[in-house]
Amino acid sequence: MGRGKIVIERIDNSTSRQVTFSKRRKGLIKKAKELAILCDAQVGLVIFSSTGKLYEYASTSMKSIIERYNTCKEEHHRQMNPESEVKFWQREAEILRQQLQNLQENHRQLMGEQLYGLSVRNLQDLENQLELNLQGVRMKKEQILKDEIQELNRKGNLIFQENVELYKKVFGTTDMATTSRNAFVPLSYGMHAAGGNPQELVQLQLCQPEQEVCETSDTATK
Amino acid sequence: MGRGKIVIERIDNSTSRQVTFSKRRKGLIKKAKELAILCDAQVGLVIFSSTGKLYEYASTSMKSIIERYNTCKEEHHRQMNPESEVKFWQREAEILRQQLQNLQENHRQLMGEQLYGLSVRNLQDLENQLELNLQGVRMKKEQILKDEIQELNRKGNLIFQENVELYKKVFGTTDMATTSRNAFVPLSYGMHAAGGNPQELVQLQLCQPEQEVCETSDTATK
DNA sequence: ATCTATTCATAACA
DNA sequence: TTGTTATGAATAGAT
Repeated sequence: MGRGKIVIERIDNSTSRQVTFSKRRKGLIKKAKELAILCDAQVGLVIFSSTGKLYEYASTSMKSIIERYNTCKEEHHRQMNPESEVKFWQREAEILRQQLQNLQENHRQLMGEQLYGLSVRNLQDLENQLELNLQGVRMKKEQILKDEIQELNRKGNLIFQENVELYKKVFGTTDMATTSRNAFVPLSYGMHAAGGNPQELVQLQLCQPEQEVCETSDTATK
Repeated sequence: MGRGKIVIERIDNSTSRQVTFSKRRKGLIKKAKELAILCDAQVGLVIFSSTGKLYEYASTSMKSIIERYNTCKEEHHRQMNPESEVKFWQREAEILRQQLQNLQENHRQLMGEQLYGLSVRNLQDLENQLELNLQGVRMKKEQILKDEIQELNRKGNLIFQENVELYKKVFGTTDMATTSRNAFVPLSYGMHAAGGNPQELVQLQLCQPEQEVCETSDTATK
């Protein structure tokens, strides 16, 4: 990935070596960061230049990473012993216990409790999560309300049509003057075309943008 | 450097995250090796996957690298001359200033606007204002939906009653067998008592707790 | 440091 | 998991 291919061996020229070190060190640390973020991994990187200068990157804290590393290594050592199986399962239990604790803490935080000591980043993630949950609940609610209105419209129309038929039988005419004040006109969520009542057309227009307003607000909240 | 550009943030899909982890881990370790060889550097790399598995690379031995790292850090601590304290606090102030800027930017993003020159306090006030606006919009929407359903119920009931009267005139009886399949029964948001249909009672119970859920989420989001 | 021509790493797909 | 391929990234060498 340069003007020419290179073989991976020590660069003899001191200047070139320094330049390459600067460039590749930067790239390496960038990639270490990306790995930690993309894959939710804990990464520790220590680099000593040939001149002895220290460069480092740690996704959490170098101290915690080194400690975890040492713990892992000790465990690995003991795996060779005849007694190691007990230790292994003790360790396994400890990990599971830890995961359980994390999950419990997470749950409490989702419930809006135990928010002390959370970083802005953590709170931001929590807020986003809750926002998503909220969205799911709202979508479910919208669906139920829409279905309900549609059902009401359906029933209303059926009865209205029956009504018309009955009028014909009673008065032998299609004149609906007496009952038209109660004409059943589907509103915004209805599936059937709306009637000619101006007042209801206004309602129709008032209602339709609602969902957009809601979604716009949701977006702005994020 | 793939079929598409990606943003560096945690990969939600677990499978994708695992695949990416494998590939990038391999790439990262390769580059660490190359840096060590090309530039004659001492490199230590520790990676814990999100599942807790350890991967490592060390150009010499991890033990020696960690020891050298600790030595370096101790030295750094001991270098605290009376004069260097000024430098220390200057650096500290710089870090805090950076954090402050990040926080401000975060808030701007929250509102989706470029709000240069505003203090944290002002941005906080704006956020609260937005929250209130959002709440108002939501309440307004709820009200409209409820009113709409109520109005549908009212009309439905009027027409149904008219229907009953017309039946009496046509058949001279109150027997509604023919039309009862279309009986107009108010659903969850109706003001009138619900009919005896068990299915609709279930709907009533499904609908009512919703608003509570919604408000609870709202509260937690704040 | 900055600028490209190249090679390299890898995201999406199979 | 493993491999393939189209593309975006990293970077070697030059300036």
